[in-house]
Amino acid sequence: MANEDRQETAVDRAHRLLIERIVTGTYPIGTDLPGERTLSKDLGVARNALREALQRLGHNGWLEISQGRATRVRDYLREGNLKILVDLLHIDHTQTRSFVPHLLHMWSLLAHDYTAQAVRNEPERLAERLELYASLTDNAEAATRAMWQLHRTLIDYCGNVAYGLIFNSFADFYMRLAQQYYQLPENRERARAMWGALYNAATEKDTDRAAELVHAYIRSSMNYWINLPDTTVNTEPQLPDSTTDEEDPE
Amino acid sequence: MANEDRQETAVDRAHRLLIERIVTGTYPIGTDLPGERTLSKDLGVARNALREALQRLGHNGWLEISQGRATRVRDYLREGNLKILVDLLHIDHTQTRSFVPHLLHMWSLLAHDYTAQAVRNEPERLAERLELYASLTDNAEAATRAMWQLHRTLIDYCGNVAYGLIFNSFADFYMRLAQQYYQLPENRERARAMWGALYNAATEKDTDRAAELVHAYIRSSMNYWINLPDTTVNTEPQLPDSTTDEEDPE
DNA sequence: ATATACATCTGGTATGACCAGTAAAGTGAC
DNA sequence: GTCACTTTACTGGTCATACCAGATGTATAT
Repeated sequence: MANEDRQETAVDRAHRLLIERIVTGTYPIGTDLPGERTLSKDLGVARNALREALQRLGHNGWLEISQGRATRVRDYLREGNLKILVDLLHIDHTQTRSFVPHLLHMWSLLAHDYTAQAVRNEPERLAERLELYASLTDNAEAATRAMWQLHRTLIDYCGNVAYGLIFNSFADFYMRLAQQYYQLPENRERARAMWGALYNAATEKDTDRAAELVHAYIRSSMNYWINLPDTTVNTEPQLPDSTTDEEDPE
Repeated sequence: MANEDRQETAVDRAHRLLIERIVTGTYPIGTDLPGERTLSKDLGVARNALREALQRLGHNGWLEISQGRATRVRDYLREGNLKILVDLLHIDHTQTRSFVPHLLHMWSLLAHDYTAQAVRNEPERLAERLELYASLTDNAEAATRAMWQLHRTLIDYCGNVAYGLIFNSFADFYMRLAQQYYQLPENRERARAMWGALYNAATEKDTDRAAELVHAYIRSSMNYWINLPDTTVNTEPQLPDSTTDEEDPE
């Protein structure tokens, strides 16, 4: 969500290091962190900056902070919120990959719903938008952005803000995955096929078929990740994060 | 579920005030916040404490913070993540209530899925658990906690951590709503009926029926909130026609 | 008119002193 | 000994201040 291009700030550094140390077991779940004065020296930042990082972590369920007691590492995967997962994905740890099928599974459910509602609410505007997708440049980046824009549009038209907020949480993660996924021409071809079919469904106002199309597409993409050999996911830089629309692909 | 009892700290205060001022229009979306030195005096906290609050807000998509430039209020409902919504609900603003149907709708979808998976994975343990629900005390708090525990269990057995993290995000919010919802004996009665039916479905390993039961229960509870007298229960989402980003020159 | 340098905004970092809870160590009375 | 109280030494919470660093507008020199 934030711009990753900037130089890493001291706060970011402390934030990253703390998560890494928690995940890798230096500070296991349930144990106490060192005191802030010690920890700040250890991480090479001022106590001030450390505290700003601690506040971010504490606010999102990584840590249990209270005056007088030592700061404790929480059972984040059980007690934390969704931001935990996003923070984890940013670190790009090994277990990241194991989340992918789960996330795609959940996404397929949500997408089914917001697609149906979007087609019900705004079939014409949606079709109008999809018309542009026929003339897209055939490369990974264009496909990635286009698919992102499509879901962004569907969510806008569906009217349930919660979907957008969840979707945004995974923005960076999606960009990473999709960038890799659409390297394969066959995957781009399947995307185009889906767009075409979705266009037809939208023009015919067939909400159920549209929803099923998007749902099936996401589900089928799961296979790519499940069958992937154990190489690390491409962590190369993503597109600039702007979530703004009006990115009409030329 | 969280500790709200503690005295409000300076950082919490700044955090709360900033959100309030943002949602009430003192600092509208797209505008710049006052400088940290000014703002800290204004909020009655040290710049240091203010920055800790700003970091929490920035990290979750409320603000766009970067060195050299003024801190800007982001279009949080469009660009923020799920934590935004949770922060909003904590303030308990008017629009909070309008989110309820949307959230329940989404919840019903997810619950349908994790219930099915839970019954598929652990029908016996689930049934065993549900057996205890027959002898529950008949009051709001017991029902609230029991229903929470049920979903917690279902999510544990389903094996998709993402569900748990999303669920946790809304823990406090759920507690507030459920506590009110289960004040009505008829609502508690419906809960018990659901538990009984779910127990039967679990013992018979009927995943589809179990999933449908939980789904239907949540969906029906939406009516309570929609028909509630009070103000803004306007469930119909009004999208602000976001063809262009807001650009309000004054 | 253009380009450079500067002044001055903004946030980012570091330091040290002090306040405020918590809990364990110490100390007294019984 | 055991219990209760006090002290002490932690922990995080707050504040003030000086300074660093990036961004930007504005003078100034060419």
